[in-house]
Amino acid sequence: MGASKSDSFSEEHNEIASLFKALSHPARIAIVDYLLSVDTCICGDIVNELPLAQPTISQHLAALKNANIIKGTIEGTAICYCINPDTIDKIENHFGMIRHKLKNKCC
Amino acid sequence: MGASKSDSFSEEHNEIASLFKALSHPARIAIVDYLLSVDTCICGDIVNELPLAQPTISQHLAALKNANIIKGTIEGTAICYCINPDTIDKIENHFGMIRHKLKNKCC
DNA sequence: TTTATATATCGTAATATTGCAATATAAAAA
DNA sequence: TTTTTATATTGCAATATTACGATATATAAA
Repeated sequence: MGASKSDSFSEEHNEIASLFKALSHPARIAIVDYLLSVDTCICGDIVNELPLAQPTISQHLAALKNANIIKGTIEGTAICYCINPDTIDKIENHFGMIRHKLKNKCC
Repeated sequence: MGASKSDSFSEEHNEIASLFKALSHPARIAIVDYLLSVDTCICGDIVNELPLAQPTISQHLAALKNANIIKGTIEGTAICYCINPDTIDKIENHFGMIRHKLKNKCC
């Protein structure tokens, strides 16, 4: 054993956990933060911005893209990454649900 | 190499990534969901609720407690776990920041 | 005190993640 | 076509996570 027993949990629980997993590394948080800080949807100078090698950044970008947290569009040789607001909405809605359920509770 | 280069990232990025990491497993999402669904802050029958062995649940609870997502108070031999609203706030605020920065953008 | 109940910790096997050098791919520029 | 530039993929070593049986701990009940 050692693998996550995903099959034992609901589709919804697995899906929201995947979203959080995509955001569970400081490099990926830094990438999201960087994408939010540039006004033009500037491409892969994320590599120059972060202290990680190009293949590592590429891996992290793939993880974020795979979770639909960012989108990439091809512009010549470069790729233009930006945040996918729909996925941010999805996560926010989850917390809205939590907040709502918390209202009828104490501790 | 293989370890996460936490030292290379800001305190804030590491902190928010840790919060997401604590929520990055379906069992832990299920635990949070369960704690939200019971009205009394009922203790460790989470073990009966989820398809995982008691030590595994205990480990997941420790991860959530360590991230301050849940709090546990001792009640006799049992321990009463519940959500820590302050940490939910912290995560929500992070998304508030993202939402705010997204407003001045397109893609 | 002895026994039962609830939770935590230890040890360890299976698996997943992280990071990077080397290399591949693919479009743009020369 | 050749070269340059931007990004992705492969392969692999280091490390982290997940899961659980066995065991420890600690309070409650008998």
